[in-house]
Parts: sequence; C-alpha cells; structure tokens
Amino acid sequence: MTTATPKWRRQKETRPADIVRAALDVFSEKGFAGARMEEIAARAGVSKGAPYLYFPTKEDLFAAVVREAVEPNLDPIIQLAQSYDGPLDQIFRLMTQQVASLAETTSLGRVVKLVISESQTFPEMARIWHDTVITRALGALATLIERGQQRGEIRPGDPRSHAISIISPLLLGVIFRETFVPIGAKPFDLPALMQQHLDTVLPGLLLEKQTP
Amino acid sequence: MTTATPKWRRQKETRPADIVRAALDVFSEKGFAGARMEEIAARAGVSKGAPYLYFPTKEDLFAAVVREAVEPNLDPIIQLAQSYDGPLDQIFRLMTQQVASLAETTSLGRVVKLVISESQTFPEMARIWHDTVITRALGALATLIERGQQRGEIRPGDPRSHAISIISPLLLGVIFRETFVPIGAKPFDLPALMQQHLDTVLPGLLLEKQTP
Amino acid sequence: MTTATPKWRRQKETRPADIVRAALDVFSEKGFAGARMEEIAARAGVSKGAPYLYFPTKEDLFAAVVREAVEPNLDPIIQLAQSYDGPLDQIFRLMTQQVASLAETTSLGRVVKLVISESQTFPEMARIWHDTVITRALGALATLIERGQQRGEIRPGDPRSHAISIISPLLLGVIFRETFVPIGAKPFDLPALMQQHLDTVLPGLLLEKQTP
Amino acid sequence: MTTATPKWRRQKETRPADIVRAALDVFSEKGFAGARMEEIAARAGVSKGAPYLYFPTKEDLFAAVVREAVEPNLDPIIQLAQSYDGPLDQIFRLMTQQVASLAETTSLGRVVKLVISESQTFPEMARIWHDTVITRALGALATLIERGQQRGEIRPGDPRSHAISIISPLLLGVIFRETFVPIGAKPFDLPALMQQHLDTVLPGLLLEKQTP
DNA sequence: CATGAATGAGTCTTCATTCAT
DNA sequence: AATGAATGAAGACTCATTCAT
Repeated sequence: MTTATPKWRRQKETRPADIVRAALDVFSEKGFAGARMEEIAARAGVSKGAPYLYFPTKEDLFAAVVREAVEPNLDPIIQLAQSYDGPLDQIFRLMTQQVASLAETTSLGRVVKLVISESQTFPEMARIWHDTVITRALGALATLIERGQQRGEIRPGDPRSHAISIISPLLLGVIFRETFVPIGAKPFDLPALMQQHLDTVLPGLLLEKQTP
Repeated sequence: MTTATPKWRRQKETRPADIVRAALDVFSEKGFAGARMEEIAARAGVSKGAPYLYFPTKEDLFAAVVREAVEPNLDPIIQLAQSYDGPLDQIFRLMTQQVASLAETTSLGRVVKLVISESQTFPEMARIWHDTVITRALGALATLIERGQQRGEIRPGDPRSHAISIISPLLLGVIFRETFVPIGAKPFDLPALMQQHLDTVLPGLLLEKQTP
Repeated sequence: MTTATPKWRRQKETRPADIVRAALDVFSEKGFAGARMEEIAARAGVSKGAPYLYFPTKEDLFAAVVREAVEPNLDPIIQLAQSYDGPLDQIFRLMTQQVASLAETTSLGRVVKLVISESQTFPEMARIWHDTVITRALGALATLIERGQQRGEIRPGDPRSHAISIISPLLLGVIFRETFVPIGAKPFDLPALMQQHLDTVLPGLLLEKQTP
Repeated sequence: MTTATPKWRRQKETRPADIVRAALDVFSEKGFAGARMEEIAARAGVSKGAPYLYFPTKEDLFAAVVREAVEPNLDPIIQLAQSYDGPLDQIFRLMTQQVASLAETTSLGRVVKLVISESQTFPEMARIWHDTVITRALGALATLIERGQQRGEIRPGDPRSHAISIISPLLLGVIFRETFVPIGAKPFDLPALMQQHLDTVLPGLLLEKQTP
C-alpha cells in the first residue's frame, strides 16, 4: 500500500504552463474558434476538465496565451534601446537582429499572427498587444530616433514613421511567414532581407557626420 | 395564412452581389467562424435561405468574397508597372499612391486582413491570395527593379527584397489599420508615411545618374 | 411573330399523369421523405412549381401515386375470381398467374413496397391499401374458398387463412424483390416458385373428388 | 447560475442500451427520416447531445438498432435447426413456433418492418439483414429440407422454395401486423394460422413413410 | 484535486411551398 | 396557365462548460 514511485502528479507546478503551451499550438493551427478545448487538454496531457481548473473560459486561456508570449520576451529589447548609447546605425542593426531572433526562437511570431487574426473577435487582446507591444517597442525606437534627430544625426521627419521605415520589412516578413509559408510559400531570409534593407535605408536616414 | 407582408421583393439582378457585399461586412466584423449566415442574409435584405441559392456553403461564399475583392482591383496596378517607361523614382511613387488609394477606396484592405486571419482555416484562400496578389504584384515591382539594375539605375541586391523595402510600410500600415484602428488606435496617415519613407529610402536605392 | 410550331404545351393533358409517374419513380427510389419535389418535377420534365398546380401538397401527390396504381389494376382480378365457375385448382393457378403478371408488368409491386414503407408516416395510405386491395382481393379469394368448402371440395378451416396459405409466397416474393434485389440479392423466379408451391399445397387443400 | 435542477444523473452502464431502445421505438413509429434525435434522447431520458456520445450519427444509431435486434435472437433458431435430428414434420412445427414466439416477444418484427421500410435509404442495413438473417435462416431450413429429400422423406423440388412454402405465411403475417394493425386491421392469429397452414401443406410436402 | 460523462445552446443547411412575373 | 426565385421552418450535429464521482 505504500506508494513507492508517485509517478502521477509529477510536475504539478507546470500544468498551467503546459496547458498554455498546448493552447498556443492549437490556437495557432486552428484559430480560436476552430480550437477545441478537448484537443488542447489532450495535447497538454491532461483531462478534459483540467484546463478549467486554471482558466475559467476558453477566452481566458486565449488571453493567457497572449500574455505569456509578451511578458518574458519584450523587456530585453526595450531595455536595450533605452540603455544604449553608441552609434545609431549600430543600434538599429542590433535591435533588428534582436527582434529577428525573437521571431525565430520564441512564440512571438505565432502570437502576433494570432492577435491579428482574432482582433475582431477579441478586441481586448488587440488592445493589450497594441498597448504593451506596439506602443512600447515602437516608442522605444522612436525615442532613439528623436534623440538622434536632436543631435543632428538623423534627418528630420516624424520619428514614428522613421521607425516604421526601419522595421516594417521585418514585421511584414514575420506575418508573411506565419500566413503563407504554411501553404508552401518560400519564407524570406529575414536576416538577409534586413541587412539589405538597412544598407539601403540607413544611408538615407542618417545624416553625414558633419565635415570639419 | 398569417403572413401579412409580401414574402419577397423583386429578384434583383444584384442579389448575389448584395450578398457578397453583406458577407464581406459580416466576415470582416466577426471573422469567418463568428459570422452567422442568417446575419449576412439579413444585412443583404434577403431571407435566410437565399444565400444558398447562389453559394452552396458558407465557405463558398467566403471564397466569393475574396475573389470579388481581388479580380477587379489588381489588374490596373500590374498594368501600370508593366507598361511604364519613365524615371524609376516616379513609378515607385506612383505605384505606392495607387496601392494606397486602392487600400482606401476598395475592400482590398479588409480582405487582406480576412485572408491573413483565416489563412489557417482556409489555406486555399491564402494560396489564391499568394498566387494572384502577392506573387503578381511583388513580381511586377521586382521586374521593374531588375530592369533598373540592368540599366545601372538601381543598386545591386535581391530585387524582391528591394521591393519589400519600398512597399512594406504601406502594407504594414494597412494591416495596422485593419487590426488596431477598430480598437481605437490612431491610423497612420499612409500617404504621408509613404512620402517620408520614399524620401528616405529612394536615395539609397537609386544610383546617381553619373554626370558626364 | 407567328408561332409556327407550337412545340410547347404539347400533351398538356398528360401532365398530371407524367408527374405521378415521375413521382412513383422518385418515391420508389428515395422513399417519401427522401424524395424531393424538385426532382420529381425535373423527371416529369416540368417546372418546379408545376406539380402544385395539380397536387396541393407532397402528400397529396403521394396519395395519387398509390391510388393510380391500385385502381386500374385490381378490378380485373377481382372480376376473374367472382365470375369464375370452373375447377378450383385451376382458378387458384390462374389467379396466381394473374397476380404474378401484374407484379411483373405494372407498378403494383413498387407501390406495395411504398405503402409498407410509409405506413407509419401515412396511415391513411395504409388504410386505403388495406381496404381496397387486401380486403377485396383476399376477400374474393376467401369467398371462392368458402364456396368450395360448401361444395365439399376444400378442406375445412378458416377461409382467409387458406387464402394466405395459397398466395403468401407470391406476396412475400414481391416484397423480397422490392427490398433485397436492389442490393444484389437473387430474385425468386415467382412463376416457378408458385408452381412448386401450388403443387405442394393444393393436394392438401383440395379434398379428393370422391370416387364413385 | 440559473440552473436550479441538477443537469444529469448517474451515468448508468445502460445508457447506450437505453438509447438504442428508445431509438427502436421512435424509428418504428416515425420511420428513419421522421424520427428526431431529440425525441429519441428525450425518450431515453438523456439530453440532446447524449446519443452522440455513443453513436456518431443518426445512421449509426439506426444501424445499432438493427444489429441489436438481430444478434441475440437469431442464433437459437439456427442452432435448433442444425442440431435437430428427429421427425421432420415436428421440426417444422417447432421452428415455426419458435419464430412466431420471437416475433411476439422480441423486437424482431418491428425491426424487419424497419429494414424493409428503409431499405432504399439504407441499402447497407438491407444487406446486413439479408446476409445475416435471411440467408442463414432460410439456409438452415433449406438444409433440413435437403437432407430430408436425400432420405426420401420430402418430395423433390427446390429446397429454398419449399422453405418459402412453409414459412411465408408467418413472415407475411408479421409484416401485415407491423403494417396494418396500427391502422386498425385485425391481426392474424399467427399460431392458429400456421397450425392450419402446416396441416395443409405438410401432407403435400412429406412423402409417405413407405409401408414395409 | 482530477476526471470525463453529460448537458443544451447555437448554427449550418435543406426543401416544401408560395407567388410576382 | 407556367415558371422558378425566394421564403423560413425544422433538424442534425458540435462543443464549451459543468459537476457527480
């Protein structure tokens, strides 16, 4: 009667995380409406009722998926931008690499796609994404640009638009990957694309260090 | 016996078009899964069964919405690119304006968003969009760029990537508008954004006509 | 402007009959519920609304199908039985042949099957069939038997049961044909079956004409 | 929130069987097309969705009804015929009684009627019935007859036809009961009918045990 | 705590029937 | 009279959610 090896209830601590992970997979594959709670549970290796122990509704689970993807991944980039104090063209290239890397290694790409896809159904998610991701990230970049303009290193113009000029190929490439690669389209080589793009755009954006 | 009002009006020639229009509205607002056929019918001013006279299933109706948006709007732009034979910076500005205009005046923007949103559920739609819109439009632009490179007017590099460098802010702006403006975000002023973007990027893209 | 050859409105007279014929076909193939009015109309070569010019509802059309099959086919047999005045074994063989022939050449078999199939849904049809076909035909046969019993030519016993003893293989054979032959079963050779059956049963039914 | 009554009771082991029973009732009364899944559920005392926990579709439920009726009821009779080794007239009377008894006490009669009724809609059911019931039962009887013929106890002739000669009144009686008794027809007294029938037909079928 | 059987609201789709032309 | 576009009631089936065990 002595339970020798308590196989069950292993990693009880990680169950919500397991469920969120499974949910991301299923939501990504099927969309919110097409995702069945039972499949999420099955993929997480839990019973049909288990998700409801942690998430009151399917919507709450969806929200958790989005929140989970944002929180741990965003801060480093913002940090980088805010604390940086070197040549501007280097920080642009660095940030771009950072974001590209996140898009490759984390679930951010899939979640962007999910948020866009379900923005009509879940305006709240779109709002969260807008406020926590877009505003902050674009803001950090715009601030950088603004400071550069004040120092005369960047040509005049709306800083937010300049920011878009810099990173839009990257974001579009991610959306393209999530949308069209599953149906067989050739994905862009994002680092290469961004390298060429920055080589093209940065000369026009950065003003000549004044000649003495 | 108990029906006081006449059950139907004239069978307009425009019935299917009305239904497709209503369907675009409802699909845009609710997504495919969230759209109810009955609501589409109601908005088109027809009975619940009427859409099925023209479209066998909800999916077919969705496909019609996508097709309808693509067919009449795409050719003019492609034409423009193919028949153009003037200074390159002008055609880039012109095409950009054209696309921006289409995005403002037609349903293209909403349909892009729809195709992205439902690409998991309807890979076929994504495929159609990819093959008929992206490939052709991007191809036309890339061809233009390639010819410019051969004439020594455009800096070397992957033409498709250059094309992305040019139009990605516009496309991203459209996606942004469809995704975040409904929840209160301030839309980009696309013409202004693109003007500043082209002012920034074109100098880096176009090689100096060398002075003799 | 002069209509030379009035192709249309040919045989207007036969339209209800055409429709009933088509209805029998479709009802037989699909059952009442599975039959679509539009298909009946199409098979009859008329418009979707035409059947309603002659039959107020689908049920009425069904009733017409049944009525149509019964009326012209039954009387001859009843007549035969009632007017016959020869040796009994011959009339039994003759009636059997007659019925077998009807089952082969007319729609009776299909309608029997239809009435049985839809008897739950249309008790009224079952009632009509019971009262006009079964009661009358079985009654005619029973009367014949009864008279034979009174003349000492047929063994005692319930005349209706004797009638069943005589014709049940035939009726069952028809039901079998309508039910199982469509799925590939080998049909009974009804004439042969009945010949052997009568050879077997009649000796037991008919009393020996006593030898003087 | 607003549900006052408990939503469900015990999950009995008998759930599927209850549902099949209810389905038989409703299918018998209304036919397949006329039966509503919701009514079947209600009669089984379960919710609208419950039948789908056990039977993927209405058709599968129908198939289960047929299967359920056949499996437990058929073997005893076949057994009887195959293991029997006494006087032939007795086995014919015995089998007849057995079948009549089954027809009275089990659902076989209703299911026969159902299979015949829906044979157009569900050829597969007809096929199952034909292969498992008709072929086997008729085959067992025919084998018996064949052996009798080899021993010179039964008159020559097609054994299968002889089998029909013997049992057709019984089968027809069952069909009659299921079809016309519900609309008020007087049912045949099957045991009496068969007694008289066998008294009539067996003398013609069995050859005289030759006198020594 | 965890399970999964059970619930029932919600939606696509069909098709008999109507009636303006 | 004849047509066929249009109507709308009806029903199979799904799946988020609940809760007895």
